[in-house]
Amino acid sequence: MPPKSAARSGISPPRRGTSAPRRAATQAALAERILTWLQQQDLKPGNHVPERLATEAFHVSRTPVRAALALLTEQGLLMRRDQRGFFIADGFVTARGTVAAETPDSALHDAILRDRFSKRLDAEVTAAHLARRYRASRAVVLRVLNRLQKDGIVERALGQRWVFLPALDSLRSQEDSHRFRLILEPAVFLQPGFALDPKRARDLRSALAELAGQGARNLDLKRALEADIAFHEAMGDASNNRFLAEAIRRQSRLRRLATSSMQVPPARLIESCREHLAILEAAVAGNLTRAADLMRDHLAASLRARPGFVNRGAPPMLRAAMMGGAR
Amino acid sequence: MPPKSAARSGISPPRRGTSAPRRAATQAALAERILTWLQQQDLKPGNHVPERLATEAFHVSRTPVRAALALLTEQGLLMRRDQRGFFIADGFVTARGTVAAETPDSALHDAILRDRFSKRLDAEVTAAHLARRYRASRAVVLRVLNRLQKDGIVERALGQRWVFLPALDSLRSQEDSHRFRLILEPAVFLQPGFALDPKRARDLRSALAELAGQGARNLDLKRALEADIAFHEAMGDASNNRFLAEAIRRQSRLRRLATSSMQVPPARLIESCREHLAILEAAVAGNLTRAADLMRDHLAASLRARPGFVNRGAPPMLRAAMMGGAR
DNA sequence: GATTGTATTTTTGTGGTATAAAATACGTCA
DNA sequence: TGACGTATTTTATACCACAAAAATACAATC
Repeated sequence: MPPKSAARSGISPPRRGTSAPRRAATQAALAERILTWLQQQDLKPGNHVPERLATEAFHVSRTPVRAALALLTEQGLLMRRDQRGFFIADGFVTARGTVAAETPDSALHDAILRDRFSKRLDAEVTAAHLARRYRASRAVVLRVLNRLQKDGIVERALGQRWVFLPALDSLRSQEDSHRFRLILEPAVFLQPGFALDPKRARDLRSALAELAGQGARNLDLKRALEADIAFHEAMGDASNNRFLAEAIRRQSRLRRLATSSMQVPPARLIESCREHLAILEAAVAGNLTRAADLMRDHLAASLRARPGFVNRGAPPMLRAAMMGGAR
Repeated sequence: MPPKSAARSGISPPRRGTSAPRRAATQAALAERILTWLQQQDLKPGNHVPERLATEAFHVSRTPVRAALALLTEQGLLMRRDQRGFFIADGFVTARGTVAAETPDSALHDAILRDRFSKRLDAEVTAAHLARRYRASRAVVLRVLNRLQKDGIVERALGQRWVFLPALDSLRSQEDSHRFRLILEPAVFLQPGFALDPKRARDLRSALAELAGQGARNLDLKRALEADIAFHEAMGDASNNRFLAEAIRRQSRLRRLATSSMQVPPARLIESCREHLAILEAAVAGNLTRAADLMRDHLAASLRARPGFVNRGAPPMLRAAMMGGAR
């Protein structure tokens, strides 16, 4: 069969159709970032939201900012008054969750990850192969591959192949990840210039306290993971060392992607929240060496909580050194 | 001035001219990788180099491998016998240095880094701005930007801007980098499954010994840095933890780019080589805790060797904890 | 005087096609 | 049988024109 000539001689009428969702996607992305940015400030209904502040915060011009604010207005989070601009609406405080819609990009992104984690995709693929399999255009496939590359999920090989790096899809990789964090995160508190943003610490504390107070039964796993990640990233940011913060953030991204294949018992998650609170308290009180010790214990406990691969291959002496005094 | 119409109405005759160097560049890149790969093996003149081995090692088909091997043949490093394939030539053992030619991409890459390190480029640029400034095509600029993004030098902002991340271009960043490595690298030896490739250890040892024996006067700075990086990357790879190895590799890339702005006294480099040798010896002997201690001392010494920003902002107590017992 | 609303310019992204590069298939020789 | 040499098919890239998005300039309003 000659698919070449058939495909190439195809006329191109659906031209407007393909580009429309992309615009919506970029606007929604900015809208979402603006929303979380607004929520981090203490704003009340009726407060003015000048465009200029958003343009400066995100380094974009007024045009996309206005589009994003209009989008938030449509959702009832902001309100618009003629010649006055945008204002916080009543529905703002209760707003929770995402604004972003499902885009072709994110759909393909998720589908690829899902199929890869369940081993339906080989470790080596070509862009053309993915485009055929998911009936997506080459442009979309390449965008998604580039995004995955940025997150450290895939890497471009020399030829036409893209290879999946071992992400957190195997027990081995999860163990590696834990041991890596066990090296990094306790050190955060011992960096010169460690400083925790007070507002951020307060927000973290309330979110963690709420989760810790819940029963193991009706725990929202997704929210628990996000709180977990937010905590660890905040500690990284407080370290005053951009490489440390970035390394922790990279791990967070991987962990977020691997949720589906991770099986953490809810009871452990609750316990984890309590440990986070204790670490936070020590850090806020300026007791940094204690915070580091608690963090080490916390990560070691999480490592131990995964059945079946604790202590794998580690001679006893070295293991004790790794765990840093955890019993 | 209306640069728009002038630029856009430009005719486009040099069509073949622009793509030709690119082919040569990709071939040369593969040729260079194959060369270093061959040099890591113990090969003697006359030995056969089957194409299949290279295709398997680099995951590319025979077509580019053959082109690359032909390139190496042109340079006298291999020789070709009809119907028999490629063989190691006499000139192979003495070959040193690179095969890759200067490409438009690498020229732009270097120019951008140079201008950025010397603050002639702002932290925020647009692709169009770069294309005008360096009189390069958009495609080249975008390729270079993508490469810089992969190396963690720039990042794409929301709008049309690319922002330079703080690389090793400031004392502050260099200190961050050192403190980060001070966390990571001593831990390498304490990972379960730490294993150093014997051949690689031998090569490292001989290279380091040669450098350490030289006088501070006639030291090849470029080679010294490469040996330094090779040593640290080898330790990372031996850690048996891919995240740890990757983090170290990321730091190496940044260090390599920042050579121009780094001012390390040659005497310190020599000393550094001796320290590398001691660490290597301890690691090979299986004395891993000692290797970790030596690595900590080594990095702390390097941190101290930079005048003007040691101990900056670190309260004495914490600093002592950081240095891990270094006096 | 600063901020919003609107129009204009600049820059970026997309789709189509020719061409280069890589992968593959197949025949040939040691 | 396994390696090389050659031809063919498949895949990726360069380039162009045009549409979309962002940046910018300017007028109007509080």
